[in-house]
Amino acid sequence: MPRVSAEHKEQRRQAILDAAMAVFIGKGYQLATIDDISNRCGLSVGAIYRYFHNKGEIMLTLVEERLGRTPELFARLTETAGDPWEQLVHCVGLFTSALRVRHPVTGRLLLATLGEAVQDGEVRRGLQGRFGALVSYISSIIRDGVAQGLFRADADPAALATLLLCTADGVAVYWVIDTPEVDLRTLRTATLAMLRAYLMPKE
Amino acid sequence: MPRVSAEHKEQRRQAILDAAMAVFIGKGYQLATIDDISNRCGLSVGAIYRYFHNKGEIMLTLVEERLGRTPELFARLTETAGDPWEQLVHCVGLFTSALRVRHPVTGRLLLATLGEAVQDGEVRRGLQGRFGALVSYISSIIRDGVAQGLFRADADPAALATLLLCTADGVAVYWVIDTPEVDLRTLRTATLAMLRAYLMPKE
Amino acid sequence: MPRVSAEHKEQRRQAILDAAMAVFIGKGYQLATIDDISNRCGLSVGAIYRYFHNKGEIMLTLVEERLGRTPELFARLTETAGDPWEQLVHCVGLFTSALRVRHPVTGRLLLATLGEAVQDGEVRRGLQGRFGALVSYISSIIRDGVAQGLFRADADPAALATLLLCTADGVAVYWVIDTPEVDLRTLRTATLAMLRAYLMPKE
Amino acid sequence: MPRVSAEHKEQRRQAILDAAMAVFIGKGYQLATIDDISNRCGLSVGAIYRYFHNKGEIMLTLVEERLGRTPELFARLTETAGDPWEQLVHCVGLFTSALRVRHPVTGRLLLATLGEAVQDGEVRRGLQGRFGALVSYISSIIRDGVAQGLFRADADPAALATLLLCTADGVAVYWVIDTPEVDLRTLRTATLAMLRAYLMPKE
DNA sequence: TATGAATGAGTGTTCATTCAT
DNA sequence: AATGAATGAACACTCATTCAT
Repeated sequence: MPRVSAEHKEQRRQAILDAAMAVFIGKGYQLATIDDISNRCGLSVGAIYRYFHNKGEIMLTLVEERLGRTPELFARLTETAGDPWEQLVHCVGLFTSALRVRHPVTGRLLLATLGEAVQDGEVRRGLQGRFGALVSYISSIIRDGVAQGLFRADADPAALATLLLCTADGVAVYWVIDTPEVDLRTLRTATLAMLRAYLMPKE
Repeated sequence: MPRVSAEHKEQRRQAILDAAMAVFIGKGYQLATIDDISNRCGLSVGAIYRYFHNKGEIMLTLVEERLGRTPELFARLTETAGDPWEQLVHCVGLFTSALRVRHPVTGRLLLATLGEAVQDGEVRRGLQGRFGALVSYISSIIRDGVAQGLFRADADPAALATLLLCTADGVAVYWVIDTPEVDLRTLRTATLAMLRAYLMPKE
Repeated sequence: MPRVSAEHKEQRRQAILDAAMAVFIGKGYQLATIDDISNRCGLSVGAIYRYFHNKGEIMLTLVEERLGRTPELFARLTETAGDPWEQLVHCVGLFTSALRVRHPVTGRLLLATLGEAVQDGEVRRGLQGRFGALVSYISSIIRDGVAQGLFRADADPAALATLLLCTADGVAVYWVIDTPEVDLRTLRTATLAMLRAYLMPKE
Repeated sequence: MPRVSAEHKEQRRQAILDAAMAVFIGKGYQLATIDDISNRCGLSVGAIYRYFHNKGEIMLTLVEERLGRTPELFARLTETAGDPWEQLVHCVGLFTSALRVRHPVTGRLLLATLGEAVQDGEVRRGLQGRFGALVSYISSIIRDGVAQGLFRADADPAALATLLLCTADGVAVYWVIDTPEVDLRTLRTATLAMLRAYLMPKE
């Protein structure tokens, strides 16, 4: 018989993750202290350790639960779209403007995380998993388009999907550090123009 | 004997930067210690502080002198190529295989640096400068192509250049963390195919 | 229903003491946590604090109720023996083999406790009381033997008893830390041989 | 070319060990903090870590360098004595009064250490080594006595030596915690009386 | 100029104890 | 009475930086 309801515990857990995300984004994982997180979420230091075994686990959980769920989110948000091309357009839209409007911190978390991925195998695997799942989803869209004769027959779905994601996250990374050349709207237009020119040349 | 001394000093400075780069790449900036750098370059801790005022300055110098000089390097290596398209092909080649063969660590340094850029304004400005210079260089190639009637007239050189660089560094970042989908050769081919389809549709 | 409740309480109290003893023996008093004890006895942390005011009190209770009762136990187990010499033999037997067979953990508890006795006056007094009571009991056996003309007339009962106990606990301590030279059977034989040679020289 | 002489370093090391010994004796190993040691020896916390990798290593060094050298010290101090019996007398004297006059803290360190030996294998091995070396030395004295026909022929040198040491440290332990019955002079007399009665019964 | 010993503030983590439920 | 979540002070250990030699 838990004295505290399971929902309550989950709320606390999410509060810690929210606080940690904010702090990691603000100063990076290494510079963030448990005290920072504690102050931000209002729980004591000790309480945080009842929810996560150590600092690394907090980061890892963020990678898995926040970044890692992007692929599902993606699929849910784009499957309503019409033909493969419209789905692709929708995806690119999510990458640029929409994703940042709905989840404006994810881009920053991605960057804070990428830096750790070099040293931390688990974080790395978490990011690779996310990447792989997104590639797989977008590949399938392209494959559909090819199968339907909508896209050029010699297109390599996996390579295109990978390229698209690298572009998306490359844009995200430079956008996060306020690079003046990086204007999301312009880049979305350019990306779509190139995709269309390649995939649907006749049109 | 100022001459010998000055050369000597510069050698030492470069030795420190080399060591720091290796260490930053290996464990990230925050986890790297001055002791690590000292051990690697053979100079004492105190000596390092005669060349750089603090740890941050070492990082910043790396950003400026190593990453920051990429644009010049780029220009030098590609201006020998023929028409704009060939220059573009050359650039993409440098981004993917060639850059990593000649300067295999730059990609990793970029990632180690990006993470710090969020918090550190100077590092951020360093990276922005590098990005801007590269964009500017590649823009000019595209602009030449348009002017020569080789590329489509309505191409937006700046947007395309920005996109290309975001893609390049996005690829670099995921390549650095060993993402299995990221194969440099395949991605280079796909990038060029899309560029060509967009810029030179008739062909 | 005070009767049932009181029994129940005492059962719980003993369960806590059992658990604490096991834990203290396993990792020492300082390293043992209330959580360890809680896990082992199945009571919650909070419940333990309803039986004992703090961690120190648990230790102290163990010293008083478990170690401190050794003298009574001793008296009960040896008074059935025959003449003083046989009683002494019985005592030495209890010190070495028998004590460890019947109460194998007491030796370890003694050691876990001795370390704390230096800093904690109450624990110290508990151990001193136990020691004094045992000395007093064994002294009386020797005194009887002297009075009966069985043991040499000039024997100092208190000194011999003290010495015997120091030996016994010295052996216990080194036995507890697995000292290879310490073989209980051999040492018992040697102890008895010396005692006999001293107390009953003619024989 | 060390900036600081080797002797100076060794002095500092010994200062840390002195301070640690005092602190460990005063509050036990677990309760002693690095800050305590730092305050007592006047070196900063960080400096201590240049001489010892961690707290445990300080303890272990004490066991090895202070307690562990007891056997050599013993041999040196007693080999000048005459026949085996006189050497034994000398040893017992060292165990009781003399040892405590010359090295009054060793007994307390022994106790502080014994408690840790249960959990810490290295400390345990250190103490076992000390014990074994002392047993070996005293055994050899007894063996000599037997060989010279001075001691009874059926004496078991190893068992007697082990017993003697257990007694000695048992006495030390109870003396350290101020047990009122434990008077070193009286116990020494009693020990020698028993030894003589056993080893040299004719006399 | 170079060295590396010393400093000491700062960090992740633990755990005895409390108290709302 | 019992629970176990929460508290927060305390501690081992690290590391950027300084400075005597």
